[in-house]
Amino acid sequence: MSAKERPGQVSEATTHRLSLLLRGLRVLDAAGTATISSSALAERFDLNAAQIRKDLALYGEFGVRGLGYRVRELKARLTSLMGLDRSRTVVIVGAGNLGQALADSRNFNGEGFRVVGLYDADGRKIGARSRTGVPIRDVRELPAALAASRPDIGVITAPADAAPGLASQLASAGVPAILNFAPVRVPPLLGSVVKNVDLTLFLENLAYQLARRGA
Amino acid sequence: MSAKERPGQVSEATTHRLSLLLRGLRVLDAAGTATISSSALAERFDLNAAQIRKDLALYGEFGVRGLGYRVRELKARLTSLMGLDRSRTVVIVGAGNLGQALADSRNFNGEGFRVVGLYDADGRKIGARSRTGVPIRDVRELPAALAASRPDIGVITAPADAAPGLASQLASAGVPAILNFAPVRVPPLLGSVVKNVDLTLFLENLAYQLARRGA
DNA sequence: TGCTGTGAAACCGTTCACAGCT
DNA sequence: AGCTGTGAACGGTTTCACAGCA
Repeated sequence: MSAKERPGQVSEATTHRLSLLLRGLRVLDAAGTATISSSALAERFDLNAAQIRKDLALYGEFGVRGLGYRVRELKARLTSLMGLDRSRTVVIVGAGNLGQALADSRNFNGEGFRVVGLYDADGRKIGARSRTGVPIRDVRELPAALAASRPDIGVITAPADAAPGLASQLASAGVPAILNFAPVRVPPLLGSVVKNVDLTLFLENLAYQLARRGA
Repeated sequence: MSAKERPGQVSEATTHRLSLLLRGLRVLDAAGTATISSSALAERFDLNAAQIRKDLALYGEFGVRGLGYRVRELKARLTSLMGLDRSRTVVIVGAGNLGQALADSRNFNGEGFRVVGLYDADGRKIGARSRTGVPIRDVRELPAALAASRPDIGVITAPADAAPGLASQLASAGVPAILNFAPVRVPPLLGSVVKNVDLTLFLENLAYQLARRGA
């Protein structure tokens, strides 16, 4: 079967594994490994060989039977497939600890992402800068900034009560993807893709597991 | 069927929904609502009624047929079930932006959690304090501190290369739960529960979705 | 022979729909 | 009558196992 460029719906689990796989391929490529089999990949990066093959099969045929995958080539194709071959601009709304942390973080700056704005509503923060020098601007300037710079991704690190309003502000300004860290579920809005990441849930999950194991 | 106190394995999806449900119950209780049906709960908090009932059924019978659930009582039972009726001590290893952000955050301090230590390997940070005043200590003091204070949860916010070593340090010191934010998968270790939260994956997932929708 | 790509089977979580308690 | 608790149906994802190509 030949390459399908547009798989219908791909699960989040799959895209997460592809990210992990790509990360692994970067390591292998840097180490000069030319080809590798799915089972070697699986062993090395703690995945499942059949699953790697299935995940990749969603997008076409990437391997060579009897040989495996060409590392350099697969890395390049995955990078493009994941949309990491171009740099995405990111606006962060909420310059609390987490917002500033993300603004400064390597994750949100190297490798395909670039923070182009950091906003807050607190007058005392406005005008200040994060540790690495990202200026904190007034959230009231956000609409104008969105219209002017059309960022790819909006990250919400504001308090829960502000989050829904900010999300719809981002969505209606045409920001196509929203990553929400506030502890409120923001529904997909106006065709924007929304991903909710509620850190409290992970922490409470651990508390739960501790309780289940006694003490 | 009567109450099962020990369901075998409960999915993460379930515990996340229970956290969300508990959050909702706190709101209802604060508002003075005495009883509520699963369908009203579902509507109000964007869940599914059958699923709420199924989730709760894992732990016993909580409702009253024909009436629904008594808010106050369910809240109390869920709080205890999730292990949130006692305060868990948290140690954070890695005082970068994210580590400090978590150390200061409401999530990691109110409602059942308390940060009791923040460690780093960088001599320039040691001795400093986070914004809210949590002192940053030398990671070399960590083993002694773990032995002395026996924290419930260890949070890793260190760079990827340091994470595995820190995880095994925590695990072998008997820290029963580990929350790892470093972009390396830490396997369950020495009977410790490990939860990996890789923020990069969420961001890359959005990049992927942007790429899939053209541009 | 060695490994991919992929149907088929197993597994798991969600949704449906209703029996039965209040 | 109303709503829970739950068996049964469903849908999706993971794993197995092998046909077929290099």
